Amino acid sequence: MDTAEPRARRRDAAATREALLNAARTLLSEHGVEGTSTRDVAALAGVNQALVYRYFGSKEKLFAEAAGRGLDAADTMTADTPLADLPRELLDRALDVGAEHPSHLSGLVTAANDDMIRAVVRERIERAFDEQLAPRLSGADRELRAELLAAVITGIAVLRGKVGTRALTTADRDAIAGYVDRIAATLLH
Amino acid sequence: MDTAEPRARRRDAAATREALLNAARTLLSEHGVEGTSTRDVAALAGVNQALVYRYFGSKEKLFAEAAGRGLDAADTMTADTPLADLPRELLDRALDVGAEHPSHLSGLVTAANDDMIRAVVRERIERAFDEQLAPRLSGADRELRAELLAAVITGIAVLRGKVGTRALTTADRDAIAGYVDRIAATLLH
DNA sequence: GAACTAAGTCAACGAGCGACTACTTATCCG
DNA sequence: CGGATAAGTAGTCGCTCGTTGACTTAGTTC
Repeated sequence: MDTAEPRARRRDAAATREALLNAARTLLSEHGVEGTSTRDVAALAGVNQALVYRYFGSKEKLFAEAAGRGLDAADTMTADTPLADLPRELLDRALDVGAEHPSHLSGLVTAANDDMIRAVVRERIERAFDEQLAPRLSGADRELRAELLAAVITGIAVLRGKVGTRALTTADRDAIAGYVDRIAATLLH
Repeated sequence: MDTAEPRARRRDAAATREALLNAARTLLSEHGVEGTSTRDVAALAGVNQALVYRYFGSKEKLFAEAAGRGLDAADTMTADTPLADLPRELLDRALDVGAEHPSHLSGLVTAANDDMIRAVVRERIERAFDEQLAPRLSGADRELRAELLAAVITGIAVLRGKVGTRALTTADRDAIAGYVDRIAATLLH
């Protein structure tokens, strides 16, 4: 909707590249790599299909770059957010409160049947949770406990944002956050 | 590997149908619906591609039936297993201890960018957790708490079985189960 | 305003896809 | 044994895919 400007844009390489990336992100989350054609992406971006190859070289490189976008936020959060606030902030982010792109995390996870997407997601999760959150914890199994927090957030994001099971979909975010806080209390210390 | 018998099978409609379903299940978990062709399925099953249409009518119907397989076990578990044992049993099932098909749950979840798969998964999860587990709980938010348990199991299955983050992949199952039990204690009562 | 370059367009290719049909072969019943 | 019927095969249709290269147009520089 907002990625396809009504052709008002003048010749602008950077803007065209960005429009392709945004369109790729949206369609990647909705239909995965194999389920999205370069023609679909170009159409949503309001751009000629051949420009995918001018700016990215291949479909795979376009999606690899698109997948990386939006997971950057987790990095700064796991590094800086006070442990007591972290579960709620991760949850808000995963549930995309007011984000421009709907449910990027759940979209990426359901796109993880593609090798390249899988690699991007793994790398980002390990960086945020193993390398930044785990060292802030104390006690045994620090990396495992950090990844278990990631798993909880991921599971909720997927069931609510993608699968759409009824209780998680209709529950308000505060109710979910209450339980997540109690779960996280058994993992973060 | 084991779904493609070395052509020893005699003419047997039921066995051919079953071989197609098993092959479809494996490839669905690995590459999703759009990432798998009917020719791929037939080749893995050791069977002619046209038989997909003889026995299932369409690619979509084949995958719909294949997706349903293997989620049946959750049904009986959420109905009958003592609450104290349930988390461990769900986890074992999700992590596929000695199962013939690797990680079916995580495979199905990552195939959930397809509408039809999404519907099958949602229906199965709601049946097992909302309709069978939730009524066995007491207190507020019974369905939400039941679905949160599903989310935890799902998240772990996806990160360990599909994304492959390092701590969850290398941790032994007992260590994970210990934390899952403590998490579940905040949800099941 | 002409020359140059960057941005965007167009049409086509080979390959693979889902789907279908007409044909051949094995198996079983009388 | 011999025909009927179910099981399996081979080939093909129309279409979409990713990718490419030759082309046109817009914007900038002298």
